Amino acid sequence: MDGGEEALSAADEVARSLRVEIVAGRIPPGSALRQDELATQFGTSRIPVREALKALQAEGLVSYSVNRGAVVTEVSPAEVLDMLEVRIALETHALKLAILRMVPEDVAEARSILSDYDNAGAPEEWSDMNATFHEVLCAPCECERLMLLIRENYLHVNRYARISVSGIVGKDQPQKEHWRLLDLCEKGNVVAAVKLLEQHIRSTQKTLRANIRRKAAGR
Amino acid sequence: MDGGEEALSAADEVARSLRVEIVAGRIPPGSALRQDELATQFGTSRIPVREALKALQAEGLVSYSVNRGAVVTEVSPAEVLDMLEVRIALETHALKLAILRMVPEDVAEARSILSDYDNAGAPEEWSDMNATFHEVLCAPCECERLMLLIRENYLHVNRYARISVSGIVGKDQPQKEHWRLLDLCEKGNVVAAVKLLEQHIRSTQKTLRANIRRKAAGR
DNA sequence: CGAGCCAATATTGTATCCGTTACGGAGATT
DNA sequence: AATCTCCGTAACGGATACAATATTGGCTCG
Repeated sequence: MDGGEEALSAADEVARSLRVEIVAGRIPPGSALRQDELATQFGTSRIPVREALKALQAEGLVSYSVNRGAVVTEVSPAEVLDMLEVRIALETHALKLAILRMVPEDVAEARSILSDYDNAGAPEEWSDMNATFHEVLCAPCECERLMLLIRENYLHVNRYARISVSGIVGKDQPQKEHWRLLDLCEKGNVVAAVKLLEQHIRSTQKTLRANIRRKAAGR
Repeated sequence: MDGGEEALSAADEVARSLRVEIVAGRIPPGSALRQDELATQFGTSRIPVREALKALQAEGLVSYSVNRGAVVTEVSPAEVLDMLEVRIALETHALKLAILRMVPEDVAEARSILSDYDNAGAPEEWSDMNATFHEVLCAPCECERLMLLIRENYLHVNRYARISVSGIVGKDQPQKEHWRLLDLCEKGNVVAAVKLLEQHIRSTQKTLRANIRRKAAGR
């Protein structure tokens, strides 16, 4: 048996492809997803396309109206703020557990990511690196369910914030906090680490909130 | 525009129905969901059924193998423990926010639920009441996303634990903790309330863990 | 000239049909 | 007698076909 060959249905293929496009923002929120169009595009009939759309609906990526088809869901700024609240809940708890189980190798891995981060160029990469760092830091919690939700959370937040946040928060301040956070983890200072992590996420939240205000006023 | 009449497609209807049946445990984990069978049962063709199954797959209620159809997902005891960990993460954070925003009416509502709980009879109702109480307590957090995840969490945990936990933990001890928790919330003692809530959920976790051990040994 | 109505069209939702794949049992072989 | 093979059946994935619903453009009427 070979490594990872998995037979996947056309519907799964379509769903996977669309998911990537939507999360990447290449299919912008509000776009109508025409079944016929997608079907010809993927070289299938509409049946697998419809199944894919249903799956994406369950994932919250598209919204479905009967007889009017699927539309890429709009993510409101308020919802993103909520999502960041969820992130605080998930990550602080995961971190609490993770620190107790963290071994030097985990710290080393996180450190290496931060180093790459230091030398990183394009802002588009920042959000990926950020996600990776937070994931590595939380991973030792050994709670697969928590990690799943954390990953999902990043996906959804990034969908909105890919430009809005990363480009505005900047890199230096978050990065400083990352190093400090890693330090606290290494020292096993759970309380301080959790506190810093919450502040860290809250600062993203604050920036976003300010950004929303500015947009509301400016336009 | 009237209250809540929504036209829903056959696929949605099937999905809704199956979801209820699965969560209620009437379709036990491991069951194969035959498309033909469901189609005749719902009086439709297989197409809507397949779309429904895809949606349920995305929700994690069924698992799909290509050319072998859908099976109701088995929830392992370890996963339930993980889910309870997630519950701790979500609820403690929600409670922190909720207490700050709680008004007397919220407390009154929670109190009334607990009173019903006191007089409640059948163990099957306990888990619903428990869920309702926790929901009411967290609701003032005003974070719809958090509440959504909390509800989802109860759904999934109950799917496994509907017999395993409620019947074994009993009612008296959790109920005592509920009253005490509500008291702390009313007093605005965030730290103590959060601590108690975590202990409260951990005791469920512990009971479940013991139950698992017993089963593993006994059989 | 604008608003409202109706028909033509586009798009969705569902049913039926066909090819393909997995499972199970009967028969042959060692 | 046990195992392997082959074939029949049942279930699934997908495509085409058709019915129902929404949308759009043109037309009429005020």
